[in-house]
Amino acid sequence: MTEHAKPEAQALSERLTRAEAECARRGVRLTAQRRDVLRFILEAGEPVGAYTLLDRLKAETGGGKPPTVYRALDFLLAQGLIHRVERLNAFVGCHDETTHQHAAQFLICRQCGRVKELESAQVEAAIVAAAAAAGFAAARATVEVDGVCVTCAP
Amino acid sequence: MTEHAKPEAQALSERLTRAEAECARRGVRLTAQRRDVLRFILEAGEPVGAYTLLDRLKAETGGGKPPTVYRALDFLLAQGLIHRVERLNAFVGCHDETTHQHAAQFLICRQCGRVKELESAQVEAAIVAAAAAAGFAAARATVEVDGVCVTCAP
DNA sequence: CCGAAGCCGCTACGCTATAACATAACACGG
DNA sequence: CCGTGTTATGTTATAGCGTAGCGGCTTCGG
Repeated sequence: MTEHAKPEAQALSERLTRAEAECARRGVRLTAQRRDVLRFILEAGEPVGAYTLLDRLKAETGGGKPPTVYRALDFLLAQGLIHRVERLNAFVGCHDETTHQHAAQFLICRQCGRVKELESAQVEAAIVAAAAAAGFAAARATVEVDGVCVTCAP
Repeated sequence: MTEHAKPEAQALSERLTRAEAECARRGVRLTAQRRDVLRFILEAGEPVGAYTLLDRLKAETGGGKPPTVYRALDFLLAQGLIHRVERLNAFVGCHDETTHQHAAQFLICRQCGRVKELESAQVEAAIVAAAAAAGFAAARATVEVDGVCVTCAP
């Protein structure tokens, strides 16, 4: 195996390193446990439920109870390192680790179940504008689109 | 009390009547149970959880188990008579009973908890366009915005 | 060193949702 | 009318998701 034989693993450790750097820059602690949970999520490459993460944690470190995972998830969400997919009660890595709290936009294929993160500035602008028109100060918005992806299309 | 003394009650029964008419037009059955659940949701005027609805149903009709409520909710969702607020695991009446399946857009105030339904064509258009650009055929989109409403703003 | 703040472990519980199977009501053609 | 397929409901049990609350430990700044 060359160093290029595992592009995914490389991307993974790169992302973990970036996350660490970001946390250091912000003065918050990406502890071993939080880092583990983040790694599980990134490794999965798809939305993962909290209890699946808990199983991984138990398998790897022996310990862990529901609050363990949820606390790590809360931290990662607050740092914008992951997103929550409400429709699935599941969590995915965020593509842009450096933007503390950007809007989450997901395309969820109803056939293959794959989830793709979108980052449309137009969508975000439209939402903020519409909210403002209704006298509402938008902080965070989540967009989840149900449909069929190009791979599954007939 | 005049007939104008209860504008909410009037609006309520009007909306129920409209819902009945729509179901009749579509050839689907708004049974007593489904109608009850819809009525409870409209009466509440805010997002209601499934088990709260179940309690109401028990109080009013005596019977009811979780599946009873969830089946009614599935029906009402499929008919576009209600929306699900994913963030809250709760259900609200839809403002536009006649459009079978339009995008759901909500503004959720983090202070008072009130939920306001938005119907911005711009937002919907932006989402559909962004999805299409990613090779995704959007069917239904849900937008949930966290923020502060004009009433709670300082 | 010490106090405050943040992090972790644990027990226990509550809320949300569905699987699976049985029964009853209805719709419609024969 | 009567059978037959379909749709709606009842019922039990269980899976899955999330949090409250307490106590102990580490870390860090003073």
